[in-house]
Amino acid sequence: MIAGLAKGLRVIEGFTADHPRQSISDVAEATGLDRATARRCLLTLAELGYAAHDGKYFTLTPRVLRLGTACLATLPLAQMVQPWLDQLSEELGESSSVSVLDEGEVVYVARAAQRKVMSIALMPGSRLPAYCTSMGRVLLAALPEDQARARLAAMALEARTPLTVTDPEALMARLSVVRAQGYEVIDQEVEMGLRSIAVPLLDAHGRTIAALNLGLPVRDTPLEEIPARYLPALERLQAELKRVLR
Amino acid sequence: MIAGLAKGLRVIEGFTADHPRQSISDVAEATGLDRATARRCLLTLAELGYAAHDGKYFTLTPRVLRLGTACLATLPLAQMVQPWLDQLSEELGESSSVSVLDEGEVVYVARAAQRKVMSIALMPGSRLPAYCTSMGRVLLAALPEDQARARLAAMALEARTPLTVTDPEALMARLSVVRAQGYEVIDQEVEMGLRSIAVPLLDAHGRTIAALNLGLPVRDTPLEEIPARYLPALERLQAELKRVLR
DNA sequence: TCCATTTGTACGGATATCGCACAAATACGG
DNA sequence: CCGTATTTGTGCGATATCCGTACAAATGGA
Repeated sequence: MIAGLAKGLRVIEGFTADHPRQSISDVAEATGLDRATARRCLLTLAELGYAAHDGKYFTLTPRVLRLGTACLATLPLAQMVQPWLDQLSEELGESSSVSVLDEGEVVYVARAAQRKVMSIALMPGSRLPAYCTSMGRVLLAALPEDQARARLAAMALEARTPLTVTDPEALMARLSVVRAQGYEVIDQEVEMGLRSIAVPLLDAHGRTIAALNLGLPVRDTPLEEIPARYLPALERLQAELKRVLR
Repeated sequence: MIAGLAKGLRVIEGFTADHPRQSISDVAEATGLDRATARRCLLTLAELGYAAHDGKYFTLTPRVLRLGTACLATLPLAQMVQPWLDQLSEELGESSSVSVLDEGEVVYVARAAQRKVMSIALMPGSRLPAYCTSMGRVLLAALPEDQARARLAAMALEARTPLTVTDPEALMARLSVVRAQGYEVIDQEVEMGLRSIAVPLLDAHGRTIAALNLGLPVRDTPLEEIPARYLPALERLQAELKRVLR
């Protein structure tokens, strides 16, 4: 375990949307590192071109994006599914996305936006909590029960809308249903006015490696008709991709 | 300079689209690090959850994206311009983007896609060479001449299409024109069938901090009519943003 | 203006890291 | 099938690196 690397990465992650510009002391407090250590990390990052400092405050530079995007490109999944996603979106007239699980969050790896229904713009790299999203539920359902429970326990289950399910046991029960039926429908648990339906994407061995979903404005379809109307297209794509995903 | 951090970041950057799965020795060769060092870095990254290894090969995990997106979110620019970009795209019926310069490449920080004209999907974090893109030219033109020349000299000027300008002096001359007229129009230098027009985004002090562009399919508008038709909207947005960008 | 508090920087001691060297495994040709 | 050549994985000592303290500088409040 090479400590300096761990510290540096913690420092980078310490730069969030809320704290884009931080002094050495800010970073030290945010990361729990000693001020002297934080300083060395920041100076190193600056020297390598990952950070810039205007005397007092440090900022990350676009160069940091090389780190993440190298990984996005690394995911053969993203490039592989994009054309299918585009076609699916066009065919159904709704936005579709593919995501993977990272701890308790879903990370969008590919997306074909059809129209704007959400207040926040989702794009590759965006994150949403797993417990209240259709793709998140599908991905959690693919884990062994104890692992799924652990991930739910590790994060704040917040009621984002009046409809959000936040009780851990209720969520676990829901995961059983998802596991059995092979898909999940979410009704306005992330944001009012937005529903979604998701299915897992399986590789050739049948292991869940990602999730595929459609975002559906409430007015488009009555809740109970959603599976009948959209599931066939999703499952068709699921089957096609199952053959090509390694 | 904290060496371990520098090594680790080099290792992460070593994972490209071409080399998504690498053994310890692969990484050692790609980065120029000692095998033992590469091993320590990879094991550390794995322990921290940034990498996964299946016995022999290492892969980056989606967690690495946190680093990049931390930076994207860090750019207040991205969130700030997104609504304007959406509106602009809708109004004109064309894709618009905002990017910043990193070395010799433009990095997309926000984008509103209207239709698919490019073979490659652009998204926040995507990169294109500066010398052959309208935003790249605009951003290079904002640098002192010697710096612009240095950046051109530092990278391979490849003819991506028959129309791509690759002569450094011709490019420098073009930058002068861009500097004088305040915008740039590119005719199929990145990809056949695609034109684009870009203007700089200025902060309140008049410094160029990013570039704004429109991607235009060739059939939409004759080349010579592009400025008259699209420049007013771009410059209006440029002026509006100038007041709000710090 | 002065004091209190916070912030940034230098230095020596301790320790974790580096890269060598060796061992194990694989590949290949005779 | 065996021996050689090449690649890969890992332990260990020397050494360069990093940690935390202590001090200086700057800020802010009274």
